[in-house]
Amino acid sequence: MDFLHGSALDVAPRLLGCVLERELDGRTVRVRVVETEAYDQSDEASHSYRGRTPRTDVMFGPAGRLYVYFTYGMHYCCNVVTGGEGEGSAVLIRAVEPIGGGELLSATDGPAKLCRTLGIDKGLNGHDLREPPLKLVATEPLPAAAITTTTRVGISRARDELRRFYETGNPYVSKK
DNA sequence: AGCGGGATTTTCT
DNA sequence: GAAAATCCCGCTT
Repeated sequence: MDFLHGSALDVAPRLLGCVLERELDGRTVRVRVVETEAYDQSDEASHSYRGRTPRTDVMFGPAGRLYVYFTYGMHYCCNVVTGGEGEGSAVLIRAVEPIGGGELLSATDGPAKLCRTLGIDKGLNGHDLREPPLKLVATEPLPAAAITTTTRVGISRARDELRRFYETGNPYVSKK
């Protein structure tokens, strides 16, 4: 997973199509990443924008870790940390597509919903994605023609930045 | 079908 | 004290 060391903007589109293996209730659930968003320290909307805090500490750590944050009092969202130590960049996983045994899953079409469905909570914050119970498996990058780049949703700052990426036409992408 | 409020943690002004 | 990388449910058109 060497590509994780690039900037969040480079990593976000390459993460599309990659597979997450989540061990839940004694079974392994696999999902494909179909929608991502890039965040880095120069981004006004990023948690790392105003510097390192206890909450964003993981974002400034080594690439390949999981950054989980709690928001709006009820929801968790998960990110893959990218870049090097101290960079404060990460890619938000916005939507995934269930594959192999994922029929039991539903509602994976939003950052908070997919975390709830996969049982991701604060206990997995800082988790190394090379280890169970949650592994990131790299795949061949999607062809550029299959990737749509657009603006972000649900934020008020830096709305015009083209930092959101998703697989064109995939039904599991959070709706427009 | 569409709008509006609520839940409730962490951080910043 | 208020807003935030959100979603769900209930009430109104």
